[in-house]
Amino acid sequence: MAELRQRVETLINLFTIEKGEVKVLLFKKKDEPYKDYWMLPGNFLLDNETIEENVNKVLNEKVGLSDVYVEQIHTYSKLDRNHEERILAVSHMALIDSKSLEIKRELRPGFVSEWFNIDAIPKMAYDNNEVLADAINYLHKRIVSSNVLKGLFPSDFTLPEIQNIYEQVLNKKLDRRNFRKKFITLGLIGDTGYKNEGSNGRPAKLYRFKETIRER
Amino acid sequence: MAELRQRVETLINLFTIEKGEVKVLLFKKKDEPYKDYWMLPGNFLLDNETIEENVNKVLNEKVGLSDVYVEQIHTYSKLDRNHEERILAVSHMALIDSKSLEIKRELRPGFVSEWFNIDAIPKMAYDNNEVLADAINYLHKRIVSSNVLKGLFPSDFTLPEIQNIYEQVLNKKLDRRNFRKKFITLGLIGDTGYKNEGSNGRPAKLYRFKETIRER
DNA sequence: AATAAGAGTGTAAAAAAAACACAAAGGGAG
DNA sequence: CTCCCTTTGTGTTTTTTTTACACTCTTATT
Repeated sequence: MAELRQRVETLINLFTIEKGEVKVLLFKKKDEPYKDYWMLPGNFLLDNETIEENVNKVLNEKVGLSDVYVEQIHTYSKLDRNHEERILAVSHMALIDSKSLEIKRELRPGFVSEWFNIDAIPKMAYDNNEVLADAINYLHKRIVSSNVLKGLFPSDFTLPEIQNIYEQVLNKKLDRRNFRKKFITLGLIGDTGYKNEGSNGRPAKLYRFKETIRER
Repeated sequence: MAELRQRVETLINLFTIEKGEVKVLLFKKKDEPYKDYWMLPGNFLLDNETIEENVNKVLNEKVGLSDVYVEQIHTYSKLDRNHEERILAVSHMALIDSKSLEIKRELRPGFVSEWFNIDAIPKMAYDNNEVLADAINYLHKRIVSSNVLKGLFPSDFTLPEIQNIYEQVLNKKLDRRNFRKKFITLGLIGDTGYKNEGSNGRPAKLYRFKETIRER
């Protein structure tokens, strides 16, 4: 007889920028099946918490982060996506800036995790490769139609840095002048008056997101 | 002690065009609570079916339709969205053309259902008003970035008809010449050579969607 | 002082979107 | 049959947005 109740898990595609590259956080699976395979962080949903609460809990406990920007992407329900029993998965995109990340970096032992460049993803457990591919695709769509990037860049940044991220996510080269023009006339960022010293070449101006965020 | 398993229901926002207006199908609730309130069709998810199978089952059993265009929208999990116990809801947008609808119209007794104009939605049970509002908003987004409209117009149609639908969904007037130009140069539709006789004024040409559909 | 590396900047061409008004086809009334 | 009413069909101009493109400026290094 078919059951009315389901196991439900959340899955989190947590993206950040590290050394100018877009990365996603994966955890190593400790037990069989798929022992030592990489997987997306997540957890089973309890009946006394919302999906959003569960996601925040996971980010807190496994990654040591709070106040992360999160959007729900899709709910997966294929019967064989997990073995043994069917588990629904509610997939999310989460964005965190590298600065906040450094601070909280070494917390939460007991988990083996690693940041992977989004174009060098290993073979993962279950259907996680598919889920992550969908999430990267989702990020792709979101980045052009909204300023979700703020989640990745709360601290000061230079325009070449942010252009580089766009190029990675969109997977194509952009013209520097046109990018600049468009990005600045969006009115989302402001010049801080400071410069990014110490690196090679002419120092870049530092920008910062303005407070108000709104959808486009 | 918190439970690991969840009740999950699907909710379907089924849209169609009737007499040139965008409508959504609601059912009347038969029992308390919210007896006689309107609600979105849907059903509990069993552990031996996928969400997609469940949605198709509902469309079949409650509406008498198969091969409906469906997209998943969002999964809701607020603790109090239902009373008594928390029920997750996976919301969907479904589109059906009025022609297919007529054929299957009188099937499936035992349910009281009605098509409501999308700007005359009654007070509904639970959080269904919110869910439907999100779905209308989703349709709004989808209609501008894709030709999902094909789901609503498989039979022959005139350009004024389809423009009228755009105007309802986008909730603003469009210029006839510009709409025509854009829609035709999209290359999705073809002139049938026939005309829409019998109505008032100059008869409109009948168009038809070409076979291939692709995302934009 | 010369060089190398990368950042900053404006203008012209092309494409897309928006604004705009009148002629054509049919139905109905007289 | 003619006139009138209603609704469809059609092209051009203007504006806005997007794309293409090359040289100068600032700093660090030798």
